[in-house]
Amino acid sequence: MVVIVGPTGSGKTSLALALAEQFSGEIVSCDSVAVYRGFEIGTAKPPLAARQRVAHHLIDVADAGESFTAGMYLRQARHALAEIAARGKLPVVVGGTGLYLRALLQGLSPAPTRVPELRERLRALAARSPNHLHRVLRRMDAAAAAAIHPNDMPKIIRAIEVCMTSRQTMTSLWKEGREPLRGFRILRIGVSPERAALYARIELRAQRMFDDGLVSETQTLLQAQAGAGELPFVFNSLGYKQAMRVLNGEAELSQAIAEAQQAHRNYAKRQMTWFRREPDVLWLTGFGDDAEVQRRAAQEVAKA
RNA sequence: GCACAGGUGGCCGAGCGGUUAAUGGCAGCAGACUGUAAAUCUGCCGCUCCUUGGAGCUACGGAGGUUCGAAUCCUCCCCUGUGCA
Repeated sequence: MVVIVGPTGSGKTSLALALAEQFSGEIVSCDSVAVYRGFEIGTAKPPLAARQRVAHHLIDVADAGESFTAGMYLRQARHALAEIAARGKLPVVVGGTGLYLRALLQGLSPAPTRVPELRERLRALAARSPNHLHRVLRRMDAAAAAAIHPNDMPKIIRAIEVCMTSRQTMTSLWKEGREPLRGFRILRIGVSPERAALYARIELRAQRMFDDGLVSETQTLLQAQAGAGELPFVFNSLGYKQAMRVLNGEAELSQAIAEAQQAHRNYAKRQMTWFRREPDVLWLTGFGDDAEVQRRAAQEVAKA
């Protein structure tokens, strides 16, 4: 199988498509927002035509109302990989979401999924006394507390949640190890455009999302959620968050666009940090739609 | 032209005689991250040099001045915004 990583806007999608077509492959998306139906423009999902030419997996597999998790991704993606392999096709995993990719390749420890009500209570506590939770965690699982910064509330809450619901420490659960993906030879290709060019491309792309109707897409998605209680977290995603500000009258369109551009750039930066430490990645300089990058990638796939 | 309000490090913005290379925030760079991860968090962030710790240089529109000491006070000048003409 082939795994393509890289920051947003680096052209991963078009490289994946090119490889899949050339080598009779199927694409497994690794994107924590593209799993949701209806989130089209802001996620830059591959166009329908492309999805008809080449089979895509892990896109449109959840509704906004049901929150997707890394564990669900792991199971569903592995299932998809097995099926693709059984068909004798080449799996092409295209990843933007580092955590999901790591979960897929290395597995997750056997920890429980999240418990929203518990989190709600913990968050309320945290709001009252910010340092309290970290101290609580230190008592429950000193090793985990040492590894998590006192300001990193989501991770502290998760660690406490794991301890409380599994009746074991997160540290001991981790020691049980994870189950890495087996049965595939993995070729990792990293798409790495020059920084300034990437940022320029990201800004154009974010602008275009708004030109293409991101705000109205968001409005439609929001309407589908009307009366369903708390807004699903996906709406905090890049672009959708800013589009909502326009809908709520909190920001001018131009301001929202600028904010979205900024957020995308920041995100790309974080992705690069994440993927840089991914082992055994063959990094190709340039965009995924560059002919040269595609040629070199194809060459590697052919070799493998 | 007069009257106010201002001009601070890439940007926004605090400071309003010494403890100030100058609080914050943003951007930038580097990093962490096992079920919200497009989330969250950390470090660095004027320049140069040496080993931690320091040393030197440059800096708060410009030019002068007051003071042991000024981003902070005074004078003149330049620029910006607002109001009145």
